[in-house]
Amino acid sequence: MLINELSKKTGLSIHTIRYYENLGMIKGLTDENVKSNNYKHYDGNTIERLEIIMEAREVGFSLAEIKKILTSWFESTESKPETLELFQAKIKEIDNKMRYFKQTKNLLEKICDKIQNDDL
Amino acid sequence: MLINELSKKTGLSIHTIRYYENLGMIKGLTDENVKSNNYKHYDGNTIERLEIIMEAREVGFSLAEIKKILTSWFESTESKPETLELFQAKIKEIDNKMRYFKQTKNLLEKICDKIQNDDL
DNA sequence: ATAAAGTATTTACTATGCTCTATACTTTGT
DNA sequence: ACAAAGTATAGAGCATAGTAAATACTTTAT
Repeated sequence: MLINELSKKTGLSIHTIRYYENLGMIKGLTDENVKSNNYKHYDGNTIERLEIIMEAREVGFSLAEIKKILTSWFESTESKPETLELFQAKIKEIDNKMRYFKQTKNLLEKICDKIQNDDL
Repeated sequence: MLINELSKKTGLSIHTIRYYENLGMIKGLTDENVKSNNYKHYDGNTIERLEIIMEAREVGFSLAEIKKILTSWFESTESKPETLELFQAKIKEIDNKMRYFKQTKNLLEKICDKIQNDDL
């Protein structure tokens, strides 16, 4: 599929997709049979990658961090101990963030209660 | 307490605290008895506010959003229905993000497994 | 054939959230 | 008294993550 279809399937803008491609997070391939253009073709793996990017962005990971995740998940042949440590640290980070989430959610719920009680 | 102490108690840099103060998220008061300077004094409420800011930043809320949270929690006298809706939407946002968190954590755990199995 | 739409590339621009520098004044320690 | 440290203000600079504009070429639809 070409970038337009990819954009529609993922909900990401064409600009953003190209931005990610420039960062090396995804890679489209030009059809070697077609010499007249260098249109890039994307496949299911690209969609998977973009979905991971979107999820991890929501979690607050930077694109640089996400790039490492993608490499380890899809490309990495060798298993470096520092990579393992990195991801174990990230898992702990997520657990910590979960706590912040619960606290913030709690505060927001209290604010909602407050607003509703003021109405009485 | 002065800004230096506030910085130490919260772990935020003096620069960052001043940045938040310029945005109107916290407010220090100058001692009216002292005319020679305009050093600002901060109290426990400021610490509470900064802690909320830090939590909500972790959750991914923008400073503009957090400012609204602070206003509704500490200052707001009137209870606007649109404010209630805003916060209810934010709670849903958090719930959604929680799901992304679990998915991303899951992926990271799989990557860790993969790395460890490659080692065998 | 040709206009409209799609694609690629490069470059510039923007928003957010800091972070740092420069300057000037005040307080504190000795 | 005087150096060192603290405070305030204004403005510059920076990193991240986009977003948009300009240009040129290609494909598609009529």
